[in-house]
Formats: sequence, C-alpha cells, structure tokens
Amino acid sequence: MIRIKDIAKLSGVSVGTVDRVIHKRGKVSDTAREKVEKVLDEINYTPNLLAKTLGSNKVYSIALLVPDPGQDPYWKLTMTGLDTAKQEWRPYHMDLQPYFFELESAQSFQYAAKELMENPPDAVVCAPIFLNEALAFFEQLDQQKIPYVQFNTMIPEVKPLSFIGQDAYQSGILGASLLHLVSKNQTGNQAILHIRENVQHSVHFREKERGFREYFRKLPQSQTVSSVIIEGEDMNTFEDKLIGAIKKENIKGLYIPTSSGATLTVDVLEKNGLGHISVVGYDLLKENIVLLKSGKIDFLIHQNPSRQVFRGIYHLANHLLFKKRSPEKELFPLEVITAENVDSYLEAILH
Amino acid sequence: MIRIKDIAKLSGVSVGTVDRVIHKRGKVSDTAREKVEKVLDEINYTPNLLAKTLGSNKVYSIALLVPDPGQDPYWKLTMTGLDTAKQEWRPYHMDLQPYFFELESAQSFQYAAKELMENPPDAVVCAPIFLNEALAFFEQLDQQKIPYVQFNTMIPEVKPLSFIGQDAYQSGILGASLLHLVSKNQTGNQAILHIRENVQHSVHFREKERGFREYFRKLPQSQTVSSVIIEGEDMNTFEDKLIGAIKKENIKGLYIPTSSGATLTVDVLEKNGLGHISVVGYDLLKENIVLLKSGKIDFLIHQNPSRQVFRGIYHLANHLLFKKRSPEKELFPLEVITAENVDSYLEAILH
DNA sequence: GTGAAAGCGCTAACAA
DNA sequence: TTGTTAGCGCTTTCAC
Repeated sequence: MIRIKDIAKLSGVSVGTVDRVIHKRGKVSDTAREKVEKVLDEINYTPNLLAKTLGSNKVYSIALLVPDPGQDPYWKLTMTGLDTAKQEWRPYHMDLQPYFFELESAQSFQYAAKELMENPPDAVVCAPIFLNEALAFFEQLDQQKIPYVQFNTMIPEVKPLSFIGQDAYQSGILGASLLHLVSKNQTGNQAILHIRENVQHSVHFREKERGFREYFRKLPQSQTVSSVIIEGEDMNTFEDKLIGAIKKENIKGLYIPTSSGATLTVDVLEKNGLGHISVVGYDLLKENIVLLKSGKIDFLIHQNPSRQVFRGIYHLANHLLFKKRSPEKELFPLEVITAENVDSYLEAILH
Repeated sequence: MIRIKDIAKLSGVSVGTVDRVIHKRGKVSDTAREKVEKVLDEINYTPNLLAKTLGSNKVYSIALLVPDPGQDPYWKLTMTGLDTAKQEWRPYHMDLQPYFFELESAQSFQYAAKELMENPPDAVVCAPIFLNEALAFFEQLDQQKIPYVQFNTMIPEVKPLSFIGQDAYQSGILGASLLHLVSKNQTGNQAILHIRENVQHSVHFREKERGFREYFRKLPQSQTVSSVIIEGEDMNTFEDKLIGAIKKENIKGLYIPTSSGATLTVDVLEKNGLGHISVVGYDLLKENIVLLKSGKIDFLIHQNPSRQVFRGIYHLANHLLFKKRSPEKELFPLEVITAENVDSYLEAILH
C-alpha cells in the first residue's frame, strides 16, 4: 500500500506538498507539481479513507425533509430507512436529522425547509412533494453549495447529486399488465382510480397513468381505460362516485396508484358486493398486506420507501466522507408483491 | 464524543488499562477493572471505528468458495456481488479472494477447499453444494475458529455466522401460484421439471417441489402435479422424455427450479409446437430474460445470487472489523419478474 | 499489572 | 512556496 509519505519520498518533496497537489489546495510551484504528478501517474495511489476521515476529524450532518410519518402510513415506512442508516453510519459520526412537513400543506413544507436551513446541514435528502416550494428550496441549496438527493418524486428541473425512485411510467405498465392478467376471465373494462392526488406532486401520478393507458392501448385488441377521479375528503361522495363509475363503465379491474387508496376502495367494494373486481395497489402498508393475503387485493407494487431514504443517505454520506461519485439516477426495481411472497418481503432486512 | 483517554482520566488509570478492560486482553488487577467498569457503566462509550481499524492496521482476508462462474451462468452472477463488495470494502483493506470448484464434481470442491486452507483466511463465504464435503469443510473451519457464511443452499446441520438465501419451500408455493394464475384458462395438469439436479445439493430442490405440490394440493379443487425427471446429459433423451411426459400427462404448465433449465425446455417446446405451455423459471440469466420478454417464459423468480454473496461478505466484514452481530438467517424476498418489470431489475444497482 | 509512548495514514496549522 | 509537526482515537509494544 502506497502512502503519501512514499510519494513524497519518490518525488523528492514533502508530504505537505503532495497533499497540496493531490487536493489542489494551497500554492504549489509548477516544478514541484510536475514532480509529484509524474510519480502519481506511474503509481496507482488510493488514499486510505480511514486515515482521511480520522485525520480531518469532522462531524457531518445530513438533514431529511419528508412528509410527517405520523400522518401517512406510506411515509411512515421511510423512517425505517432512516433508523437503519443511523446505525450504519454511526461509526462515522454522521448526524442524521429529519424535518417533517404536512402532506397537504405546501406552506408547512416551506416552514420546515426554513427551520432546516436555520443551521444548515452538510447535505439534504428531500421528497419534493410540492413542486414550486421544492424548486425554491433546491435553489437555495444550490446557492449554498449544499449537495442534495431527491427521492420518490422526480422533478426534472433540478440536478441533484442523485435521484432515487422508480420509473413511474413503467410502473403503470406493470400495474396494467398485472391487472390484465388477473382479470382475463372477466368481461368489462379497466379503470385507474385517482384519490386525492391533487395535493401531491402530480407528475408522478400522471406518468403512472400514462403507462397504464399505454399498456392497454398497445394490446392486440386495444382496450380503453376509464379514469375515476375523487378529490374531496367525504367518504360518502367517494362511495357514490366509485360505485357509479363501476356500474356505468362496467369496470372489472381497478388500478390504484396511491398507497393508501386501496384500503378505502376495497372497503367500498366489499360493502357493495363488488368483491370480484380485481385490484392492483401500491406498497406494503399494514392494511394492504391484510387485504392482499385475504385475496381482496390481487397485487401490490412495492416502491420501497424505506430503502429510498436509506440509499439517499448512503450516497450523500459517501459523497461527503469519501468523495465518492453517485449515480445521477438510482432507479429501483418494480417489485411485484403477491399473497405468496409478501411474507418474504416482510422478513427481509431492508433490501 | 467520549474517548478512551477520557475514560482513563475518569477512572484514574492509563489508556492501556482501559483498553485491556474493554477488550478483556492482558492482565488487569481487580481494583483497576472495577474502577474502569464503573465509569463504563455510567457513560455510553462507543469506540471510534475509524481509529480502531486504522490503529490496528490489519488486513483482513475473506475467501469465497463457489462454483466456477465460467461453467454456469447462474454462478456467474455471483461475481457481480464480489466485485461490488470489493469496491465497497476497499477503504478497509479487505482482501477478497474467490476459490472455484466444478459444479458437477464433489472432488473439485474438496480440492478447492484444501487450496483455500493453505493460507487460511479470516473468514469464508461458501455455497455448500456438496453436502458431505461441505460438512467436512465447515468442521475444519469451526476447529480453526474461522467464521463463515453459508449461502444459496441451506444445510441445517451446521451453524454458520449467518445463512443467506431464500425460503425454498415458499419459493415453490410462489412458483405454483404464478403458474396457476397464468394457465387458468387452459385445461391440463401442472408439472415440475427436474433437470440434472442430482449433482447439486438436493434439499433445496426438494423443498421447492414440496412447496409447489402443497400449493396445488390445498386448492379448492385439489390438483395433482406431475414430476418429470431428466438426469442424463443427452439432449435427444431430454426431448423425448419431456415431450412424452407432456403428451401423456396433458401438461399445461411447467415449473423449472433450475435457472438454466428454462432455456433448454423452451427450445424443445417451441420445436414441437408446444409454445402454449406456461413456464415459470428462475433467475435473470441472459437467455431467460430474452425468453421472458418474448413471452415464452411467463414468470421468473429472482434468487439474486449477486446480492447473496454481497451480503455474505458484508456480514463477515462487519464481524471482523466492527464486531457487529449478524442475523442467523437473512432470507431474501422472493422476487417476481415479468416482461414488464425485468428492465427495472437490470438497471437497478445491486439491490 | 501498569503506564508511557510509538505508531497507523492523513489533515491542517505553523514556521521558515 | 515549502517542510515540519502535532494532532485524530485507537492498538500494541516495551519498559518498569
């Protein structure tokens, strides 16, 4: 193993100078630089990262900006990722601090972002639910040269260190194919169900819908897809609207892109004797798991939110600590969950 | 952050003594020990792992004992895991060395194991394909107190630091359910296809079969499952046997638990105009991916061999370096791959 | 048994 | 612009 000391000796300068050349810091004469660079070219120097972090003796902080886990079961899952990351990075004295905002309030996003910036962290992991507010926040981070990772929702306007999430379009295609498969024997139409998505960043859901429709459009016997949109909060309205649409459009299969939508929907279906309608939902929420096991949901697609934050932290920590390069995008696999493999996912350590 | 130095000062001894107490090494007087332990009880000391590894300046070596990746596409996948692990652990000067044996020769396993032990590593990751030979090897490791992880195949007789793999029984159930789903519209029977499995550790395959049969037995209208066993090497015999069985038993769906079996099978099916038969296979082999995309295989179940070795190394490295405890078992999720999500798996970084 | 001190490879402050 | 040196927190050796 070659050390800085060795390079110094080989090039006839001191360790200080070698350090300066390697990290382009301070002033170095051209002659000295050339000597060092020559040696560097010939050998294959890899710095000892342990010594590096130990020597600089710094505590890094990474802040998380995510929806309040207490308000939504999907976002609650992200906390597992945070906890795991905390454990994993403890030896490096990495300080991980979450900041929460309300899922339905853009203002609370701003507020949380402001609080976060009161003592600026070294890096940020953020779920940019509110487009405009997120853009403003990211701009602020850019200005202060604070690196950040965006996850869950893809905002193409910014260039974070890394985006982490899934291909929403392809996710829609997958959902469509599963629904198609499972409802082959029934006659009727397919529908996509939008439940109170307006508040959340909609590109994500629009992409899912596009994929979903595309799949059925491309089928040998092209099918049309209905779209049921439920905006209000009122459960009665919800039921009326849903049942009305099902009857009117003769719907045999429902694709529900919001994690918590499936439970609401299945309740209504059961109540109205429409249990035969196929359902594809998202994510391993407790309620979804129960419904999957009892056959009331046919498939779930796993977005793995806990791993999304885990990997976000991973990339930032590697960036800060080890100057490692992160991929621009880390797209997660689109995981298909059935009654038969759901337990294997629950047992699995954050994977 | 509390340091050993602080503890020394608090308990009125030297850092050397504190070190001895913490690691139970060397001789310490009872009075000194008590003083240190008292302080240790009161504060919450977490050692700085960077300093620890840097200070001890040791290079750990982990050996891999796996089937020759050149001989089998499934095992080739494990090499990705090794490469990723190599990168990940480079800062810790972890030396990762693979040893290969032939998939069809128990003797070569012994030979490779012997070679491996010629300069004993600090830990071992092993795929115990050959039961007896593996047992002997593990015993040797136990004697020399070399920790090891077993992956892919579960041998219950030994207690490694960790077992990594999947629940084979449940995997069979999953395979059955997928086959059932996809062949619902056809009439006929289901079959499990054993291709030259005899050489590999068979518990694994037996468990898969048990799960597969169990699923169909438990169905409301219980179905029987045929079993086609092909032992020889000869492709002609293979074809005759397979086609014979399909015709005789009126088979509509085939479950093929060996990764490379699906390709052979689909070739024969196509050639004989039996493309309508449903197929569920295993793993993301190149050939399987092509067949999946073209609809000739309906589902693949992913065993994620690359991640299996990656995690094996992960546990051992943590054990050696940081004295972290590993789970006795790390069961991987049973991942369902379809034509629609296969690309998302290929793009995904080792996940 | 115990303490003092010299490393591990790097960073950063300081002196020249 | 350079070289020297004192850390970082721990391990390990050596003298007492």
